[in-house]
Amino acid sequence: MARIAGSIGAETADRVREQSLKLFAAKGYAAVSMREIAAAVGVQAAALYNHFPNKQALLADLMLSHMDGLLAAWDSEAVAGEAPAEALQRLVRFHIRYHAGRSDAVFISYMELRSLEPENFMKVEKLRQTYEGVVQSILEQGVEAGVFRVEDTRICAMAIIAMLAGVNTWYRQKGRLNLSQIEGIYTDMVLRVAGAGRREDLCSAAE
Amino acid sequence: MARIAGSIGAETADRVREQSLKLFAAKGYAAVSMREIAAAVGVQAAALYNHFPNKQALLADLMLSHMDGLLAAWDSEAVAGEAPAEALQRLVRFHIRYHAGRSDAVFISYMELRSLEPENFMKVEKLRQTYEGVVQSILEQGVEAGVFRVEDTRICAMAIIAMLAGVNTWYRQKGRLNLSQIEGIYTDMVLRVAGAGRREDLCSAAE
DNA sequence: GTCTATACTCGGATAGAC
DNA sequence: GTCTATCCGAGTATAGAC
Repeated sequence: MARIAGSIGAETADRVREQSLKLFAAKGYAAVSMREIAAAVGVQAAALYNHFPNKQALLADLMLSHMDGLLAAWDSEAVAGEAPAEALQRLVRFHIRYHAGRSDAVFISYMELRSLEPENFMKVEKLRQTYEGVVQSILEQGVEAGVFRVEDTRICAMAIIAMLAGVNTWYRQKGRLNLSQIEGIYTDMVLRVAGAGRREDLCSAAE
Repeated sequence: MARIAGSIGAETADRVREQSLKLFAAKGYAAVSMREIAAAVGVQAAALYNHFPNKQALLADLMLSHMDGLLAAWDSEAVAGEAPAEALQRLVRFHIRYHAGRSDAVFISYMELRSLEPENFMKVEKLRQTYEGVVQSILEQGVEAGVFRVEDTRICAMAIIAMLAGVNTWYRQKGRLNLSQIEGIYTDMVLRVAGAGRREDLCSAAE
């Protein structure tokens, strides 16, 4: 049970990821100093450089591993050949559920793109567009199948992702609504944006 | 036509607002230095302090005057007693049109809340909630009148604002779509989220 | 791997001349 | 109102001991 000093519990690199994720999400990348991250981890600032070459690489690591994880998780969640309405619903529920325990990473990936240097930006942007493409392609399939009515699938995909990302600006675990309620509300809203859903869900009020 | 040196064209204070708005929107408040703003304006950094007591006050000024302007503009745009569906449509068109020439300010007001010190945050947050309340109250009126179907007006209001704010992340003047096209697409999407609209708009695909 | 110490740069902000 | 010069703290990052 004896441990080498400095390696108690999680590996330091992981604790650095964990703490910097929190801090970047709360204050923004540029507003967080390496000293601050180090203090949160419980080491000196210089020790961070044993694990990451610099601050920028730390941000890039966080964003890339988040996007990788998101896409990998969706890959194993997606059901090939599923009807578009179900696929969209599955995606929204997946997205909200997946990001529930990762709100900081989602927030950063959405907000800190501009803090990335060109090289890292391109890498992350490619993954981000892949995810956007997942949404867009579901919308396209729905339009082709005649079950969605979407004027512009690309814009609609971005609007949906923006809507979902916005949850982070107000969601708190002890808030008025629990996660499954939020999940339900957003599923409905997204289906509406896509012009799908049972008639009575969408139109009874207007009749 | 002779002018005192340093007062050519717009007042310096306004030029400072203008340039810092651009820079804050592009790079984030924390990532922009006073020297950078000064260089963009064409003065020395120290000169900025003739117009604003410090960097934080500059940000607060930008955000407060934006929110004030937004609310004032909506006040003179809103039509008392208008039907909820028309009011919501008017709001979306107003919002998109208003923010078209002010995308930087909208972006900052949405993204830099966390950069405000507590005192300034409260002031801005109050105005922000007022605007959120405008959307929410239109939704509530629509629900009461039976023309909207919204599960949770507060969340729906936030989702709508997030959707509209998201436009800034991709809208470019020379992009694929012009502003009136975007306006139309978003008006439709927002009406759908609110569960409103003519039946054929919402439901023909599902019939 | 982590520490202390430090190099070096850049940040916000101020003083005082013009 | 703007300038030059400067203060001082904080930033990232490195060197070298342990």
